[in-house]
Amino acid sequence: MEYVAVRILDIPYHVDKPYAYYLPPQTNDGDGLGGTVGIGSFVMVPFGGGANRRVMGIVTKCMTEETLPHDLDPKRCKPVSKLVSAEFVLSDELMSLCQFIAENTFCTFGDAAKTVIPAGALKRMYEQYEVSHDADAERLYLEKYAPYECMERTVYEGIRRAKSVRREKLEGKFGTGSTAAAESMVKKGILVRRTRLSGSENSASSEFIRSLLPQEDLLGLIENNSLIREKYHYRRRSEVCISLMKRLYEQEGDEISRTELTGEYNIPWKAVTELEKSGILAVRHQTEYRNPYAAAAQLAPKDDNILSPAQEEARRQLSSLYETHTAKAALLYGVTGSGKTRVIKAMMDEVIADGRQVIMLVPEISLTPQSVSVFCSYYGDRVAVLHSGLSAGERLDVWRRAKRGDVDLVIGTRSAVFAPFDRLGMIVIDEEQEHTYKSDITPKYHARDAARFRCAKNDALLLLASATPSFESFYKAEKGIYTLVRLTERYGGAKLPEVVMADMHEVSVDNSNSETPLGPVLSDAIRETKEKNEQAILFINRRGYNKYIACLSCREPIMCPHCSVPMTLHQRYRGGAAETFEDGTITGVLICHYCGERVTPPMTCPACGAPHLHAFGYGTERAERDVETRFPDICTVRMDMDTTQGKFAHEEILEKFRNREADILLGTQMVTKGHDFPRVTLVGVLAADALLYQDDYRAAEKAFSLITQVIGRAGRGALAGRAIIQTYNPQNEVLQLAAKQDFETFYRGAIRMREAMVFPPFCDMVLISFSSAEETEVMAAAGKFSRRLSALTAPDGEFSDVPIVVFGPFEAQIYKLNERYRMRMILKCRTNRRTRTLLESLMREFSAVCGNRVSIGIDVNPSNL
DNA sequence: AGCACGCCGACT
DNA sequence: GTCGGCGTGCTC
Repeated sequence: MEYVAVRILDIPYHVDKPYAYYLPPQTNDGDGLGGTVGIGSFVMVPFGGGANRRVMGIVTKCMTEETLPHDLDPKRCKPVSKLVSAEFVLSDELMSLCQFIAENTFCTFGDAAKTVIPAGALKRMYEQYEVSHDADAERLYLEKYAPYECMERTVYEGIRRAKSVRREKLEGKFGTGSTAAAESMVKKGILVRRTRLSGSENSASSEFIRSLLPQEDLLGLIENNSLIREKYHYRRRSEVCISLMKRLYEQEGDEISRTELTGEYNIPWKAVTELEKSGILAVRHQTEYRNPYAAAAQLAPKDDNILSPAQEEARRQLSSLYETHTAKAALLYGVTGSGKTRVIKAMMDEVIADGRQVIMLVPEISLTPQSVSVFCSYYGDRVAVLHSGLSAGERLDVWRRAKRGDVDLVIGTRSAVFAPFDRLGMIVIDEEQEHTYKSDITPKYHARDAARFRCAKNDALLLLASATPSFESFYKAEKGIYTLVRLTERYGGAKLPEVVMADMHEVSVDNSNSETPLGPVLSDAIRETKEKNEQAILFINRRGYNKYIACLSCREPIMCPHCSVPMTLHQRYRGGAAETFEDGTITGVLICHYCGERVTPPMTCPACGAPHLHAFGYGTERAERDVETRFPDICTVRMDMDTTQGKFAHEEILEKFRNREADILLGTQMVTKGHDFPRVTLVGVLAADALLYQDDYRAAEKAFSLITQVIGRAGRGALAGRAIIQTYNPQNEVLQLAAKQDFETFYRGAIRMREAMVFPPFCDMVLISFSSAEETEVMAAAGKFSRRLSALTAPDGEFSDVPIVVFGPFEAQIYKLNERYRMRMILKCRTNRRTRTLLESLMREFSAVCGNRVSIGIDVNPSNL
């Protein structure tokens, strides 16, 4: 008999361990597992007490009776039920990566596996009811329910007629209470509940349905008008078809998704195909979305492929590392505009020519379409791009192509680090300091760590690139752990922009008593730029109209009802609100930037009742309006979270700016990264101080990075650029150094502070978070954890050897978020094996003890504290 | 007795 | 996570 060890995908942390199952011997009737089960296979297995309960797991080990754990009686093993997919199997290397992620981020193996495999590779599980053909069960039904008019009878007869009914369809088919009735019959054995795998490899949610008929004709069909029926040769009028048509009528020509239709409205897909055949509606498949890179692939490569001497020297250094064919890491540090991309491309050529494959990570793909398109145009169909706009099916195709070896290069965001290459030769991380490489959902891994792990396993080169590297990476480079490769000049003789500090002290506040977004220096510069027919980028690190609304009497800002944060006033949200402040009235809509709650601004202060509410601060919306009113002839495009909701909104905005339909690109962080617009000669940082004074030990590092990057957007072409930084602290050292793009001086000063205060890279920060809907319970859990931790690390404790500094527990900065109270602890430590063991045992203990009332999480070196 | 609800412990 | 088992407490 063959046995396998299985890790369950959805399982709480404290129960997560390998479970042993046996492989049922192959039978001849073909109804076996559906393929060969091996390490890395996803399987369905019975789990827990429920009679027909099946869960998904992944095989981590193959065993014989002799190699089974000694404390396990082989007779207790249950059989593997089914192989989930013969195609989507994790390689040994990716399996060990899952183990690495699970150990280092304190998640279950299953959580790691679900992240490594593309969502959608695994067929979905669903539950369905069938009638039991057991004679006793049938007799029981006939006695107990059949004679009476009751929900049980309706449900039973319905299920018997349909053979099987999905659990989620029950209420829709038989009305409220039917699930309860079915469950009670399952308990009595009259019905059976089975877990099944959906047949199709997930095409769900990738279809959209749209009416092809004029509204009045659709109405005619719904009302069974015979003339209209004849016009469309439409005969049959089943109930489901009519409800589908009613739904389409309500859409008024707009699309409706398959999930919405079949899920929320309970309309069977059969009805859709029927009406599609009659030409009444059209089905659009998600794969028909235009590919923004398709056009780029048509363009001839604009690069001449000749490197400058400085670039060639950098390439040579990297190449000599690569040629060792052992695991190496390099930090390519080059000022903005120095042509890092060219050096990267030259290295890709070398690795690919060597018969190996390359992964390139970018912070957020929609922000850098043009730099991605450079690679697409050069490598054609040997490159695959992974971005958030892809449907589940398209992601699977990328996975398949990579696995088969049909592509040499995968470019994508964080999760692209899991591309299933077998001959991985290099992983590039562009803008390596970006916080988007750190996952903020479980598993809270850092793509840089995953990349280092994979490079080590594959004897590959890890290439980190940035103009403003993270302190962690630059420190490693200084210590010689990474090889530091410098590019110190702008490519093609372009000059770094001239930077002006505009002191905002000299600017009076406007008559509405709010700070004005545009000072005179920046206003004059905008005017000049427009006159020279050049373009400008304006950066403000806050979206919305005003910052918040507060009462002038009691000073209380209006807070989100669910989260303890002030709400932000938005002026134009999905075309909803008016333009101006009237007498005492604030128009617009208040939005919580954490949970999305929207409320209309009240007339009087909710806290004290005074009618003295006032809007303070400003964000992108207010700045945009300020520019528009001051310069009616200047066209502005705004790019922030609110204007980039649509799938290709980023591209459309950037395209508009590139085509010079707009003079100013104004927005949040999104405008600072990676763009290369030759006509941009002016960059404005509207509120630099807001960047500097954040409650984070990396505030200066982040501010330096953002300001350096946004300044770097100016003067990239033949025209000289300049930048204007509006601040109340023109002498601030961070601003001064960012203005000079002098990363190394900034680093040397700041790293000494880090060392003195003991912050990363001189330690690791571990954030322990507790949350609960009950305030008292979250307090109790955090207190208990804290006491347990100090007992374990006390001189007489089991972990007295682990050096650790504990802060807290204290309330999280946003104490209440989405109706949950949050407490935190911060540990300064070194995440070695010993520390991990300590944290792991605490995590196990508390995830068991806290149960589902309090949830606990560990985040190692979180991207924001 | 019959059952709803909540808590606990087990899951190979 | 999800289930069954068991106790409590309520109602017919």
